[in-house]
Amino acid sequence: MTDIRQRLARNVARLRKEAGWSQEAFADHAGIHRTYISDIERGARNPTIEVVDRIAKALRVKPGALLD
Amino acid sequence: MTDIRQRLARNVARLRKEAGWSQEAFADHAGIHRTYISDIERGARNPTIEVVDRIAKALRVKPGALLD
DNA sequence: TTGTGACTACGAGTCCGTC
DNA sequence: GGACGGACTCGTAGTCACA
Repeated sequence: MTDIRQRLARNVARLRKEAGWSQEAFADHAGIHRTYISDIERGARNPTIEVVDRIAKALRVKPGALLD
Repeated sequence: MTDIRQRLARNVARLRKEAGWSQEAFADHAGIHRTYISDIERGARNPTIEVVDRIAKALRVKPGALLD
């Protein structure tokens, strides 16, 4: 149910850290608000695929890689 | 921008047909409204990841496979 | 540097139809 | 069977102040 959110949360947090970004620096880079990234990394939001796509582009991965 | 919608649209339509479902039968099976499936297959909507997850489960594929 | 509650505007998601 | 429209509810997008 919400486990898709948790998978997204873990993948974003992991890949962001691997790339050496803080949440704030990454948020700027992705063109998304800082607190929104925070919410996503906690699984507190149910974002749309367009938001996932923007995050994926900022992380240079395929959008599907964030959900699996 | 909307190409993520088009990728989802094509993948859902293709996999649904391969499974031999009509839009309506598939919508019932996935627990989503029939008009919403129609909209998604036309790239007219920007669904949330929870909807993508429900569609993926109904198609027995990974959610990521619908976005790539 | 990140978490969290609260807020408004707008779009996700549902349901009624018709073609 | 599927595209498309109108109308509706409620949740998401996006932001802020503060912890």
